[in-house]
Amino acid sequence: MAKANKTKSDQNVVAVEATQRNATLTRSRILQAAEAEFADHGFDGVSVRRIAQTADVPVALINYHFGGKEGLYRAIFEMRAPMITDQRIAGLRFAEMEPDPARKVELIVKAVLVPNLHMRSTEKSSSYARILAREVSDPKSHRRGVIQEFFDPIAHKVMEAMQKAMPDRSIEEINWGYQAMLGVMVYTMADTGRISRLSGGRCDPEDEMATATYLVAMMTAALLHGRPHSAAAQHKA
Amino acid sequence: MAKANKTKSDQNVVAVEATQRNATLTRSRILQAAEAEFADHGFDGVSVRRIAQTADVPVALINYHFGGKEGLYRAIFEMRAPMITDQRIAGLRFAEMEPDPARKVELIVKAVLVPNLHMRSTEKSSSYARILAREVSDPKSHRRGVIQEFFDPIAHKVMEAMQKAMPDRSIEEINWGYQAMLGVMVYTMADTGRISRLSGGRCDPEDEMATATYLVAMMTAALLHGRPHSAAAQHKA
DNA sequence: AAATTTCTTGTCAACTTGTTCAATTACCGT
DNA sequence: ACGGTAATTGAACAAGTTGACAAGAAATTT
Repeated sequence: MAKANKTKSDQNVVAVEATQRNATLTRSRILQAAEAEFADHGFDGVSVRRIAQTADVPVALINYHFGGKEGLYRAIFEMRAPMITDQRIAGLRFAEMEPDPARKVELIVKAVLVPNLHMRSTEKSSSYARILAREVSDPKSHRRGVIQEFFDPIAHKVMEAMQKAMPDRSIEEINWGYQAMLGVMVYTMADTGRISRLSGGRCDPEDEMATATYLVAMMTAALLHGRPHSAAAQHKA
Repeated sequence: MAKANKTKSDQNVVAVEATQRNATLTRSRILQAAEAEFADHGFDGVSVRRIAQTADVPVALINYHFGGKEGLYRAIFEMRAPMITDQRIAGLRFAEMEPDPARKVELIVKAVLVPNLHMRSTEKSSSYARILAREVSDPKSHRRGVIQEFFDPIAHKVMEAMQKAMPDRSIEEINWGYQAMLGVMVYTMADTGRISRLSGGRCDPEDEMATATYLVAMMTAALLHGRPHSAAAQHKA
């Protein structure tokens, strides 16, 4: 009877939850399928129909939930971007507390690289890493603004931290340093076998720990000791 | 009469040359249009029709000359790849003659980066730089093999030179070092405005000299001083 | 001059593309 | 329980895609 009494309110509640769960469940199933397909074939390389087929839903649902192909594309970023942004901010906070300048730079480099490298090696979100790499190196007019909207803020935060850790660096040096970090990271994330092929299997981006070790070491050295000759001379004076 | 006498042979010759010139002229006009379109929109983002329209030729000509969309795509690489490969080889030869190890490494870095950066800033071939950057970070199944076929050999040559210049480095260090160089280069080549935007206009990839200066300095430092801690310790021992 | 090869062109049918529509179902609050 | 809202569905749409063809033009060979 208690059950019966609860019927009115509780049944409604669970019903709401059930529907919403169903709605958001199909929604997330579409997102998951889209993420994988976009990562493998690029924005123009995959059709909405194919995504629908992979997600096992009718085509029309995609337009209903996301308002078109591009809306779906953006939704992926809206879902995933906070994940890595938050990790970077946490890493920067950690670096801020380090007194030794050299170690501080190394921690900043880690704050930038590690979250993404980790994401790549994680099974579930590896496709997002590739989709991100693609987008960075392929800013088509239509979706221009995705990177800017979601990742420019954190980029400025990182460069601010770099400037603080190395006060004698020029704005140009800081910026090129950041670009270098990002380039190495993106290239590694986007890799689909060449690194392993060229190295005869000795280097594997999936090996998160080893990859991070080598890349962090190199980029830290690049930032600490990679000054153009004129700037170095200026520094000596 | 001399003219008339020559008619049979010479007229034929010039006629052949004229036709061939016309043929290769339209052929190169198609290639040029395709290069630009592919660079701007990616392989899947552009239709043969659009390329034909840009080149101002009938669609069927593309199929006739290149045997399809993918053939056209590959033809671009077949035309351009030797250009940069030769430059790199020349750079490596130059580095080989440098006795000072540190300077030798710097010359190797230059041999890798400068040809591509120069190509990017050149008006006519800037689109090829972007198309190349795209292909590196987007090895789709269909055209898989383009990078491997055209650029793996020179990659091995570069790493061989690196190994010679820094004999105490492990294979892993050499490989990751090369990947880092390439990543920075590709990312810079593929850029369509973010670097300039983030730096408030202070950094511009089109400024070949400045870009090369900063990137070469950083990557040289990365190779020379960017050893993982364990390797560095091993080195000290 | 006729035959042949090379090059060029307009057009075609089969097929995808992203999106929209009207109808159907499931679920909510009252 | 019943109207109303949200979610889902299959079908249809218009626009655009591809590769191929046969026929024409130009040039070379016989």
